[in-house]
Amino acid sequence: MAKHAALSNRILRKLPRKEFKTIFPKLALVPLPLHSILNEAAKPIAYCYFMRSGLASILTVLTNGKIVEVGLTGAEGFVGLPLVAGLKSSASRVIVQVAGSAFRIRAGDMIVALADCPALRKSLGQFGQEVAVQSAQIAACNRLHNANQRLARWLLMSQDRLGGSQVRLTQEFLAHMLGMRRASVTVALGFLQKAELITFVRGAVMIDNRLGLEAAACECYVSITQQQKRWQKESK
Amino acid sequence: MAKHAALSNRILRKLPRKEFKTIFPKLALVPLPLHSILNEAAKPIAYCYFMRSGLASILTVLTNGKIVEVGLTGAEGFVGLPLVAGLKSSASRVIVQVAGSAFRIRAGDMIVALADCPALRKSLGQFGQEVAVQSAQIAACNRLHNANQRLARWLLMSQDRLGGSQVRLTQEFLAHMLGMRRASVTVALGFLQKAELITFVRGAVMIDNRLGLEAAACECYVSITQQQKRWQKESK
DNA sequence: AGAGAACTGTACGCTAGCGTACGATTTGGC
DNA sequence: GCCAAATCGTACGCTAGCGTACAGTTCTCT
Repeated sequence: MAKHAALSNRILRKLPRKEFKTIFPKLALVPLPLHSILNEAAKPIAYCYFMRSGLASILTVLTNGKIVEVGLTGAEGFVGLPLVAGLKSSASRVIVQVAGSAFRIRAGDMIVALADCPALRKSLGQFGQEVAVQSAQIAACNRLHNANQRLARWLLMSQDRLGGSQVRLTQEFLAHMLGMRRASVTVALGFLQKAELITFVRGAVMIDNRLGLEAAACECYVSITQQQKRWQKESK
Repeated sequence: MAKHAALSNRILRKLPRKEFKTIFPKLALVPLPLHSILNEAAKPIAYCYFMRSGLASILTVLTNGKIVEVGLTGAEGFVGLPLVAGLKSSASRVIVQVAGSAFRIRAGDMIVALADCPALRKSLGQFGQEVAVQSAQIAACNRLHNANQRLARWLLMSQDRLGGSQVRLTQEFLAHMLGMRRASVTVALGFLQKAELITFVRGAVMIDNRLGLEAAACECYVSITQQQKRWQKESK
């Protein structure tokens, strides 16, 4: 049962049996309520999370309180990366964007487990690079691409990580994620809906035409996806 | 002599003697000519570099050829991070922005060395996190801050990594780094010069008033710097 | 010294997106 | 069922920065 549940996280799933046995007793299956904060910027990391479902956003927090999303992770991901590098505090805030569940582990236990689990270290190191690539591409995207393109990219990335064709969130939240006005989100959503790529209602967006949406998005979506695929091949 | 030269790189300097002896025979001291490419996006990593001097930019390359800088490293840095995570190709282009020198190591030798050197792995893992933080902050910066602020930030970051008060580069290159028009750079430089923070001539920028420049820059400069300091304390 | 190339200053029209605001609609709690 | 709160649609003036263009200046090479 337990093992089976763990399979829903990509990193745990790839772990050799021996390492899995080492770490599994320390894992606690917990729900991830909407908008809960998993790690806070500049604060010590208390717990790490192997995501099972839902969606977590990695945010850079500015001193005026504004936030910008710099990465996105679903059931393929892990929260608490700095710990893997021997660091104790998080540089970014990680919040739950779509509720789900995760295996949680105490920071202390994680450090012990890492010492004994080379495959886990490698896997997480690789995942860290994937997240870094996301940030890098988003940095370029934020500089060069317009609101419609960025919104389309975001919807595609979140659909990849969630599965299903519906994403439940408000325009207000989307605005925060994309670092634009709530009013701009309304307009951009309207643009995509007029093009018959999505439909949206209060609190949710449905993706109707995925291929069309990919065409409407900037190249950044494809770049991130392809880079991750390239690396996944290399790591075998 | 050799050991002494290696001390100019922060990562090598911190290495325990034993690991240093393991890796040192594989290092070759090479010059870093201006604009040379150290790693290319989506290409296999042939060599890694422990920087001794100069400045290297980490770039995200878009399909239309446009480039945006997502990170910056000087004598504190290492080029070839994906290799540390067991990956073989680079996601970004790394170019020499200000000429200098580095210790170069073949990818194959690096992989072998990494297997034997836990302290090196840890050090590079931490440096990888630092680079990731840069990308993340720059992603937010690119979305929310204006040209003058971003230029000021860039000048401060490069001065930190270079030492000295002069940075030698053309406006054209600055424009590429910051993802703006060359004409916009002229205007922004003019703004900072009028405020008596810098002076610039053809091919070079002099920093006259560092504190003033910090005030003119966005918070991102301080954020990145502080986060790195925080982590450096934690890692002792 | 002279020619060509590289680099810089400035200008002009244009537009995406901002800040702000306000009313309409929907939802959830009592 | 009703009210307050949350969410959404839309509008208006404004500005930073874009694309482009061109001429002036400085460097480099022969």
